[in-house]
Amino acid sequence: MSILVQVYEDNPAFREALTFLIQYTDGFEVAGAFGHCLDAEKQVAQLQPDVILMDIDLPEIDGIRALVNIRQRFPHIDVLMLTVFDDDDRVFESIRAGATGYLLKKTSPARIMEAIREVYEGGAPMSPSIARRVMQSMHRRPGTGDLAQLTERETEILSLLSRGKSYKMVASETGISIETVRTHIKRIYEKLHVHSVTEAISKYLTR
Amino acid sequence: MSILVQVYEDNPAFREALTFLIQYTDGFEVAGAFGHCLDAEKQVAQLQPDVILMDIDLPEIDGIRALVNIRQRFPHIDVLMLTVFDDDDRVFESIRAGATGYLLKKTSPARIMEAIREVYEGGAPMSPSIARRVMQSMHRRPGTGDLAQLTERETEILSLLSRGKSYKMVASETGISIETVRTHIKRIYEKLHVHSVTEAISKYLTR
DNA sequence: ACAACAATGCCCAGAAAAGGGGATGTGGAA
DNA sequence: TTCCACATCCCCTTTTCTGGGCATTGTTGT
Repeated sequence: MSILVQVYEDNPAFREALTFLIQYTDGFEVAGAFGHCLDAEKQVAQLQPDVILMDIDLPEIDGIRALVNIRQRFPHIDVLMLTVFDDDDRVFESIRAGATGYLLKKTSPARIMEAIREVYEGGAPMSPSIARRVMQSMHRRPGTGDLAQLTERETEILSLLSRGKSYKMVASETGISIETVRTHIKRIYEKLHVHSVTEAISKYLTR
Repeated sequence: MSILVQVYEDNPAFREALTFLIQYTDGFEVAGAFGHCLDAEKQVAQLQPDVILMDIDLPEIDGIRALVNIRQRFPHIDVLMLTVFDDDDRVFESIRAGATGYLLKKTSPARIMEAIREVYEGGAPMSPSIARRVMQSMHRRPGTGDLAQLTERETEILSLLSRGKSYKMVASETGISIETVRTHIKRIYEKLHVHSVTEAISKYLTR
């Protein structure tokens, strides 16, 4: 069984090159190749590809919007973005919208094919510079500073508060009195330099 | 100039195999290879490697803790995790702690060397299954459900609250009366099925 | 042994938020 | 046109938080 690939790319030359590359590589097959994604949902429903290669800068409907629609209706179909854009906005919008991978167009044909296979096999290929930025976006801000000073108990309580618990609930869930909860929270406020639960939570969740 | 690699790996056989592999690959050099990271900071300071390969399950000091210390003192030095663990806890803890890449030990020698180079050149290599999980962690929850029902104004207010603002501050920043803020918040509570700011924020920030 | 810290508990006064009403104006959909 | 969602504003009561102070019990490091 070949991996069925569907292509959305408005540049005819690049689209045909991709089609050619996929069609003539063992183990791959082109389900369809289109220059816009106005009818993407219908096409995907009909062709049932394994992997979709999606450009972003498409006429009429932007590739990210198409991605959203496709992922909503066909969550099992993987979409690999293949575009020239490496600005944070479009990269992270794509990923948040459900892209399975993100390749820049400068990627070599061999690597593109490898990436398609990687997607099919459960991976998430990214161009190195993209991967690095994704990674960095997940790094804890070094300015964790204040948070690090919290004791275990304080962290535990802050965590409960961040899940929406009230003082009462925290008290009963931790098995301590509400007054003690208050004392811990006071210390948390001092250490984080804040004056309310919401501020503390905000620092905690967005560190 | 070769890429200077430092290795932390407690299994002697694997450590030596890595050392051998690196030392005898063109363009790479071993700065040092150690079985524990008690003196990691000192060693890193002395040897000034370009890339560090770090195991997690080390005696005395856990590799993630070492990673934290190293990244704190030497933010410019990249650390590539190389471990058997693929559980979410350790993977995401490592990444949040500042890992530049994350490879599973089953990775082929060739791919390991490629990954080191990739790190050196500004990438962030990950084993496919890891990359996929990182990707998924960044996907927008499709079950945004309740959040989607909020109007623009409500979302704006919730966003301000999530940054730790009080009712008063929200009122003055949006230019509306505090009573109106309250009304919006009441609606938000209804729509999100919550009864406090903290709960609402929690739903908002962790969607 | 003592200092420093963590965790536990309590009281009081005042501020802030929640829960329950009711009211007005605007603009779009049925 | 009528209805409804949205945004705006006000009042009253009860509950919850905040800020300040104070005390006891362990543990840890010097």
